[in-house]
Amino acid sequence: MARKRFDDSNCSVARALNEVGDWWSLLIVLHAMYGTRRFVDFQQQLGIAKNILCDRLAKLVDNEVLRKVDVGEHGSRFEYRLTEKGRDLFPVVVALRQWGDKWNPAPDGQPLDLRDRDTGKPVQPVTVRNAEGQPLSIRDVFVPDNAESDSKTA
Amino acid sequence: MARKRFDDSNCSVARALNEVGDWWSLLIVLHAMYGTRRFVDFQQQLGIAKNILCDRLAKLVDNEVLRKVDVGEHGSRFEYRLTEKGRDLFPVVVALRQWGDKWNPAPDGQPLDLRDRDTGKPVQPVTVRNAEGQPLSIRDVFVPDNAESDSKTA
DNA sequence: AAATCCGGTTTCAAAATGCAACCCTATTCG
DNA sequence: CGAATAGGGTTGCATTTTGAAACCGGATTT
Repeated sequence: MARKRFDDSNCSVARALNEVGDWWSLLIVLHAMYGTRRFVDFQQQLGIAKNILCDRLAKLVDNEVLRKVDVGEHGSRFEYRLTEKGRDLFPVVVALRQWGDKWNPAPDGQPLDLRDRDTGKPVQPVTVRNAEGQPLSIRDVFVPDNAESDSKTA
Repeated sequence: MARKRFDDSNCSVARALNEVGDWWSLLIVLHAMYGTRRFVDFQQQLGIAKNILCDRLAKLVDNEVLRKVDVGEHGSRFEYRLTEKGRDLFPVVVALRQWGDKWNPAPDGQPLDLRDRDTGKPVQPVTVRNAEGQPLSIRDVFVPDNAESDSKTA
């Protein structure tokens, strides 16, 4: 038996990982965010096997992270585009990327340089913030008792 | 051949996924954030096979996300504690959790209720922000040309 | 002294993965 | 027009991973 599933788990992290938690899905979403839309382009940029890419794209479409759009004027040419649900993974991807840049900097040392289109200035590190907008570390937060049952379950 | 690796990739998301991108690692980190420290507790809470748990804990320790602390007054009792690197995954985990809550709400509908220890108020949704602190969507940002080579590579 | 807990390791069947080869439908090239 | 090529897959097969359960050895409990 391989690969456990968490579809029915009452932990939302587990359910989220079920959709984008394997080795490829989040990288596909990342590349989609950078503009990739075509099967061949994903395949070449990621160096992923075609059957696996097929499978992942289908699952992402099933989970409504991507939408498969027929752009063939005559029939068989497709694009995979992010849905709103997919675009909503933006903070997750950026947070993960910043974490990777901070703790495992690239050999050639190019951290993520993501900038505000309006001001041209780099974005801030993604953080958890309280109602007033102040950054919080894990030590600054707690889970109320009545939600505890949820928090501890896989 | 199974499971591709990205240790040497110059994409920081790929490198990050290499450390916490499998089905279990991020869930282990999540539970560690909620206070779990012992082998048996992880095992029971996650319902993970012992050999896999062993392997994942060892890898997380190797990657310095966790620290294995000998708490046996007489020898063989251990705790796995988050390092700073591990705690730094906090925004990633919270962002993922909020995404899961938003797009795949639990059947019994209990979203993450994480609160500021000082004020008792719920934390904000995690977002990417510009230098002024305004939330940005993916359409509001761009990657400067000289960083493009990095952004497109798996 | 026996039972139990903790933290593992070993064994083995059932998936998941990667590669290469093949397929069918356009479209492009000569 | 016919042949070659590109896009988007599917199929087979060998290699890995995974999960369940059995086993293990040192502490601790009873």
